[in-house]
Amino acid sequence: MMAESPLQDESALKKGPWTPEEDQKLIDYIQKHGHGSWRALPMLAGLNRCGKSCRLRWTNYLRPDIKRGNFSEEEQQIIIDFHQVLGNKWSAIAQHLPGRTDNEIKNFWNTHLKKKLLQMGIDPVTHRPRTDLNIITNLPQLLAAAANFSNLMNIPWDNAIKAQVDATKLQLLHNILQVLGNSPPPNMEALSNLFASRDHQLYEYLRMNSQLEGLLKCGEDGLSSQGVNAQAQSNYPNIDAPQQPFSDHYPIKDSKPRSHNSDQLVSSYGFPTSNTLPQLVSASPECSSANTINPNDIISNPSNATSTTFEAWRNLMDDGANDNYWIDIIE
DNA sequence: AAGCGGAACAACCGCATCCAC
DNA sequence: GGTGGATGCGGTTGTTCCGCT
Repeated sequence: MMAESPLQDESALKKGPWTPEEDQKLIDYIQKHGHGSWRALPMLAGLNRCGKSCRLRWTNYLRPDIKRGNFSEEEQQIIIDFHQVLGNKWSAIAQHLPGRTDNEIKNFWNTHLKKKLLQMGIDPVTHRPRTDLNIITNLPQLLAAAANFSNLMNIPWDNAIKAQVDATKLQLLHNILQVLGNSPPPNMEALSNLFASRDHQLYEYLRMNSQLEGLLKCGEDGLSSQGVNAQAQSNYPNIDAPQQPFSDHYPIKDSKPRSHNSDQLVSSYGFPTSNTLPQLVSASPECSSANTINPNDIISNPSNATSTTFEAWRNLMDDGANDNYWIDIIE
């Protein structure tokens, strides 16, 4: 590729922060003549900068229609929603935020929104509940943490729920279920240790998910296995249940085998991976790119972008009524 | 008050893409 | 269709600011 060949000695060109004098020169020139050729502009404007530097300074800072100040909640939501569809296409996202530059949005994403999503247990790359490939090798630790969680549940439910059921714990349980359904055979010793304990609430929670049901059939450990209460199952909080399935909007390439009778995914254990849970997703951009999404579908109607895991989770976190979910499950 | 570390943001760099010739 | 210049874009770096010890 061609580098921007300088009209003058490149080493003599100034770099670094712009001075107010330089800014004024650039503003004055563009107001009088327009920017024209960026390459020729510095010499014409009397600036000892490269054209690229001038362009960036103008588009990211000096342009009169630049909007300054904090991002509003609405703007933040727009960024998140479009990022989910467009990925790191900052300029494309910026088109939906008048007055905001791609650079500003990119910086805001990297310094604020990314952390915000991570804290909520959302993978900022995939916009799905965070999973970590290390989770498989760390299963014993994960289960130990889960056991600890279930011990917490032995205190009165209403208090326990309000105090303890937060995104982290949801994520913990969610990760377990994903591991059970998608990974190679889990550490059965750790599982049996967990279930041999008196942590029946956690056990029941897990058992209500069909993945564990299948697992228990595979590795019968002598624990009593009561019939699944259908009503309780229907009350199970579908932490990945958009109003419309994500894949309905955006077909997702999937190499997993499917059952003959339906589109229901079949796990490596031969039992259905619960349709209440998303597939295990990698945090890597490479894997996320396997999702085939047509941005046009959503650009025309950004609200569609919220029919997603993120929204389901956000609603779960935000809605105080969700405590009832947990009370229902546990009771 | 000084030092330190992290957060925030402006600016740079290199590659990709567009477009005129 | 090939070539080279101009511009756009996204990742990364460097600097400044600010809060904490």
